[in-house]
Amino acid sequence: MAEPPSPPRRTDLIEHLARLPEFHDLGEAALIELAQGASWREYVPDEVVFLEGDPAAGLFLLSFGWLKVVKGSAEGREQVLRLLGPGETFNEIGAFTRRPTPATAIALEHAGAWQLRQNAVMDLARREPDLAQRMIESMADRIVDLVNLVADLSLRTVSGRLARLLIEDAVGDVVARRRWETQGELASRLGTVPDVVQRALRGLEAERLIATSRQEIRILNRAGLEKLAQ
Amino acid sequence: MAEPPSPPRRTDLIEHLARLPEFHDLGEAALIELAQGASWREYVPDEVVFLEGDPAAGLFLLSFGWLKVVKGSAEGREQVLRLLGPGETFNEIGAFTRRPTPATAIALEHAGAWQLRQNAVMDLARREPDLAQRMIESMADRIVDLVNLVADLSLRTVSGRLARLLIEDAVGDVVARRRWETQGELASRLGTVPDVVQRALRGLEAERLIATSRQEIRILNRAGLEKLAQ
DNA sequence: GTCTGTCGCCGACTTTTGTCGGAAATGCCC
DNA sequence: GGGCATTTCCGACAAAAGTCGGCGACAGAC
Repeated sequence: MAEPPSPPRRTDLIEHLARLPEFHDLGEAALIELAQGASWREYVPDEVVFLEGDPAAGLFLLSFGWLKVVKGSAEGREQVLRLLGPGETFNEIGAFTRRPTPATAIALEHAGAWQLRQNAVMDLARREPDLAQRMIESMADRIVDLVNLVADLSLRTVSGRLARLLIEDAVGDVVARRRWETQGELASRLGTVPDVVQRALRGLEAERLIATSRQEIRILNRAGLEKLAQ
Repeated sequence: MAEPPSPPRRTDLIEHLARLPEFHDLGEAALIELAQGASWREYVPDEVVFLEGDPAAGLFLLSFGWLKVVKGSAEGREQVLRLLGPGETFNEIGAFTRRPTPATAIALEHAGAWQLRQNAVMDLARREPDLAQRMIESMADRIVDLVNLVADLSLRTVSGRLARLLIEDAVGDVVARRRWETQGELASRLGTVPDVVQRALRGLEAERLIATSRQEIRILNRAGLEKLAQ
């Protein structure tokens, strides 16, 4: 996990912005404008970044660490909507509209993020059609992801979803497990509970589709997995 | 169901556009520009408007009739993502990006829609920041709806989802049923199968929360329903 | 009016998912 | 290295969801 370059300066933010595709060809002046009034904040594991219903304004820019965006139930279960890694932006809803955030963001590990002022982003997008177009594209990506998540939850079994997740997350044939990627977290991503995940894992293992060890899951039979995942 | 004013003219489209909040204060010239090259099409029940994966470009404007936007599974089940009635716009993804549509749109009854040219919309949005902002807002609405759908599917039982749907759809205390609103369609909206919907309905009826008849469902105990719906 | 296909209804059954109690294994802190 | 908390694992069970066959009611077509 990349550690922060200690309390970052505004110039770090500007460099950071320049590297993001969303703000790529925006010109120095625009970047400086964006950085105006931005605030830096670090989070400890399990700390809430913003809560569902909050009027959390402004665009967030995750600098280091990992977060999850979740929706919780009354009984304490939660569904992960999105995992966020270094370099990703989030809170599009709160950034470009006055609507309250529909979900909660929580730190999975020590993390640091910039929060750009809502007006800075909206005003700039108003003057830079290219930027507005990028925002629209990133919202389109959110929509596509959510549509796929809905289809997964509604039309596939837990094993099928797990198979898809493994295929998606695999680098080569191995899915590395970070420290916080417990079966519980996996269950939240799949929309189920830890016990069921464990059974599903053992099921796939019994069919020799995967091999699990403590730090990683190895795909043994990709074709078989893909069939399960449809 | 409002019938079409017979083969509509382009001026009808312009009037129609002027009435939509998205295009409200756009000025005559802009509306005429939007209408340029727009095409009109009518659909028979069950006809596919566009298919998942299509490069369906341009913004659609439903003039009369109802459509559903769905995601289908290999086994023939389908999940409704959105119901569309007269006056609504759809295909935001295909309209504002080059991505293929993530879902399929199907006519539920005889329907008619305008399809605006993608370039007409995108070019105008580029010059009119207010329009771009509206597009962003409507995508934000899509996201919020999808997030809620995910939470429903993942965290609530079928009865809970049904209770929510009834509360949402009720006008006063009655949920009117259109001809095409069969238990099968209801099941697709709830992410389940007809038999389960029927059981759930009978269950709610047994608890005296609702009363069902052929053309409508009447809410008898709103508080009780809301408790079920959390 | 009759016919026919769809829809709704029902009971019995299977499969999937979720729950519970508790035992092992592991990682982490001191 | 010992001790504690978390995670994993497991079997048995409970609940929810899905499947199946069949029957009856209804709406629309002719």
